[in-house]
Amino acid sequence: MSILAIELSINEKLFLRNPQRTALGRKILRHSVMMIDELGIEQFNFRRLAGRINSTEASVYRYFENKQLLLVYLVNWYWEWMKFRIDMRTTHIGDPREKLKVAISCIVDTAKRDAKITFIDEDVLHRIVVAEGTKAYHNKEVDAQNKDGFFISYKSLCQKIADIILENNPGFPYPRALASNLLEMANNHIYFAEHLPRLTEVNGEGDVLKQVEELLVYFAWKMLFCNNEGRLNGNAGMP
Amino acid sequence: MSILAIELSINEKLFLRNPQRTALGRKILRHSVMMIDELGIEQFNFRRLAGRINSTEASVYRYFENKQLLLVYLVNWYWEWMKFRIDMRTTHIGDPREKLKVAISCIVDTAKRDAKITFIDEDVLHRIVVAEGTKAYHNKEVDAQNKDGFFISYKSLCQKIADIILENNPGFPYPRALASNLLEMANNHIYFAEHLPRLTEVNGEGDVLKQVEELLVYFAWKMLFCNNEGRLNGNAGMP
DNA sequence: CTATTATGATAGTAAAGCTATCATTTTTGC
DNA sequence: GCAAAAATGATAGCTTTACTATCATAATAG
Repeated sequence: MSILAIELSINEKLFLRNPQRTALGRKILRHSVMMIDELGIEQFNFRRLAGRINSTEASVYRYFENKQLLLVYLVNWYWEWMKFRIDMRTTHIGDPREKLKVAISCIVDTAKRDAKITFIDEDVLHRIVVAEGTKAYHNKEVDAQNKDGFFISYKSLCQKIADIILENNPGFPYPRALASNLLEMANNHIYFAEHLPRLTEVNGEGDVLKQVEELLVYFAWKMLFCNNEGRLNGNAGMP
Repeated sequence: MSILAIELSINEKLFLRNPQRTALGRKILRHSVMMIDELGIEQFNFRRLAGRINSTEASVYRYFENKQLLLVYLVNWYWEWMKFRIDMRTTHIGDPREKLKVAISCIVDTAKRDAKITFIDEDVLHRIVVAEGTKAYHNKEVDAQNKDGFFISYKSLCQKIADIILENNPGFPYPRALASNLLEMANNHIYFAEHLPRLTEVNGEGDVLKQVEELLVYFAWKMLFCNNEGRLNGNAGMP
């Protein structure tokens, strides 16, 4: 297996010219990640990016239609990378509970790719996903973009986690909701801990990622390995 | 108690001129809600809004600095309205479990205010919060805005729900995280059911709000009224 | 009924978000 | 190694957005 085999495959409709294949394309990816992290997606634009990489606006527009689609591209990259890591680290594990534990650790953490072949800083991309990720699908084009398969990566990532959830508790009625919730929760609580600390118990001063991982495991365990007293005292919420 | 007593108080730094106090201000609120719902926050702008209400861009700018702050204003309005409804419907309830049930119902639902005195359509505002709400705090100004108290309403809403959670289970270690998660989850799953149905078990065809309410109650009950088998088989996630 | 305040009308500026054209490199296929 | 094709750079321009300023008029409050 060559090292190129782990090149992440991204929906081709997201770009006009494949940015992974050319030096300028990789420069665009690399620096757009850094600039979106610095400026936020609203302040970021192709003119500034072109200036930074000593290229021109027109050249950037030859790769991506606009910054919104570039963001979707980057977020897809992140989802694909997470899927890949979960696969790598869980396929050899038999115990479903351990598998879920490892998956949750992948959700929160961002192992780096081989620095020699990567042109995106995964840690910085992770910060973007935490801060801007949901903007990828919170817009008026979501239905059209969904039809074009822009969110297949997210959905199959979610499905992968849902499958592990079902291995742990085959009767659990909300595997996909729990999976998507774990994914969203991870980003939210990292963000809250830093910016809106009263919305979480995760403490921004300590090791945030470790605490978020503990939080997710606590929630998932409660949901899945639980003899629910609630069923007895009042049937509310127990279908 | 006069009917004016339930006028919702919104942070004064969010506007230049109080839009609740003038006919034009109320027109701005009313129609911006409708237009943001129709166009999304990205396509919405003050020029279009001014055209729609037969006023001018300059006049709108006399009320709000920009559309981002207008969005924060509207979202604050929604949070304040939800807080008010939770108070109204839970203060007289003794049973904590029933209290939580009612709070969850308030989180998902959007009872209308008296049509005579309201100038915002709460159902439409609810759709905005579902689709655009998190953009109110996902931006580079979040820390500065948080210092100015723009998110006090959200935080105190979250605290109110966390208090009800603690009434139900005083030893629960993550009351604020669960509270914020219930709030975020409600919006997410309403949105997913409509646009990205593979991310949830909530079925977009049926009564979405009822299903989301059931989902939240199921999750909350599991978290709070649970004898956790997980503590015994493997200590993962049980601090 | 005048003094203040709110609105309208109009204009203008800087930046964002593109698109087009053509010259110049760089790459590819033979 | 060379011709054809493709990618990039340089430049220009256009439309829209996001504001700000000014002044006249309308509404209102004391």
